[in-house]
Amino acid sequence: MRVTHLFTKTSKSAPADEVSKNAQLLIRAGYVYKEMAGVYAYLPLGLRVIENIKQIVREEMNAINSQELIMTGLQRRELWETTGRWSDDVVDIWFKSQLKDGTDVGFGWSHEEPIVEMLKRQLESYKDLPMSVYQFQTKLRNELRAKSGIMRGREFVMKDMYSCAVNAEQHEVFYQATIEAYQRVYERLGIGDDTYVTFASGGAFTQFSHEFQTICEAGEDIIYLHREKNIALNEEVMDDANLAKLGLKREELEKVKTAEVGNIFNFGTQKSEDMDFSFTNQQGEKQYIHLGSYGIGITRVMGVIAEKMSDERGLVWPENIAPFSTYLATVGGDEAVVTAADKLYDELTASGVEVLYDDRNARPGEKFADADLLGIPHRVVVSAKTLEQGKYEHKKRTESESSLYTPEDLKSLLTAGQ
RNA sequence: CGGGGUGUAGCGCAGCUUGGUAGCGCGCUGCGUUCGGGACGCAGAGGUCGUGGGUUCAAAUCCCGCCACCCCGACCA
Repeated sequence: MRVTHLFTKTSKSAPADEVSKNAQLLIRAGYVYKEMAGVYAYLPLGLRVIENIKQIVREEMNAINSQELIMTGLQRRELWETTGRWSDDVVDIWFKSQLKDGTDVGFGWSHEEPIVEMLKRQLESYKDLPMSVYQFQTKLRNELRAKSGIMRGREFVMKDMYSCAVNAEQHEVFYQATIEAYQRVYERLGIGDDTYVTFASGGAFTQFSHEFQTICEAGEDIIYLHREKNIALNEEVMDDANLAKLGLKREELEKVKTAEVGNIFNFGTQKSEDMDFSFTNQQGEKQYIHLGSYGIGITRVMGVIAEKMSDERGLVWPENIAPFSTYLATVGGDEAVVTAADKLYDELTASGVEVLYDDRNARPGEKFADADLLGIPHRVVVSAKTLEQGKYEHKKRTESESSLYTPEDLKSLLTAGQ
């Protein structure tokens, strides 16, 4: 992609009403556009980040044999009435509307009930189990107050996954596999070291649920962390009884602010019973399905990474999710420089390097400032100075010193991670 | 939903107290000089001052309603 073809522009200042760091940086760099409070559009650069995050999640969910699908945004009232969750007194974040004929419909804030209803038509026998499905969906939630930029919006992208099992034991196998898959996801997203599996309130079926909490100043949760044992408790379940159960001492725990980047629930058979979701077992008897639900907030993860991985110059994307791996900039407008940079752009692109090529007739300072603000991991400069030596300059976003490389060495450097 | 705050050019702001021709910086357009960390000169374009009403000879400015946005709190299965 050439910068002259990219329609978004960078800005030196952020809108005054954006206070959160993630929104300020993402808006200044042209990744997102704010439509209204808590509702953000993802522009070309932002979309590339979203897609990169989704792809990592997709690969890991596929690896544990979950199957991707996509449900609908409009949902039926009757489905939610079977579990008592159509009521605004029970779920206070519904967006609701009506069809022309007066039929009530809801806009999906979750897809648990519709997924179960759909699966009822597909799963009949113990031979069909275990199984799991997932999707990336835009969730609509009528939050009383949006805040923290893209970390808590009224419209956001979530990966939600559901598992079905014949019994608790079978459920547990998938549940554990998911915990490990999630850990690989956060590792690959570059926040593995700061993300902790956290015991949280579990609901009716289990003592605890598990949340994935990432240390982040802009987060909304407080957890108590035991780094050596790699155990954490959400503040909401922090009491002496639970500490004893987990074999922890209060004084060994560190209190940290975190953002919830994922959660997993065991539903037991409650929802299956409510919705009559059953299978026939080996004895020919009807049995209720054990359900699990597993979420990762895709856009929230992007916000958390923007918050954590940034400095005074701008964003600092991990290579795995950066919209482009390399920012190629010309310095000076000599024909030789432009010719060489064009050629390098073509060659790198041909060998699979995702290059954002700053071909503008702009001063160097502006190009460097943009490369930093956008947070592209590698920066390559072509100038008369570098060409004299038959080399190109390379610098990582995280480093302050640049080095010169021959075209061959540069190419192998930039293709190394592929 | 309770409390607080803010709406003036694409963005950041001044002007409002004390009513009297709407300003500055960035960005944008043209020309020229520049060119390794957001250059400079000259010439331009761009705003029914969030919105509706009221007071007044006259409202960005005073009064009332509404809308939007931000922050704190509550909420977040």
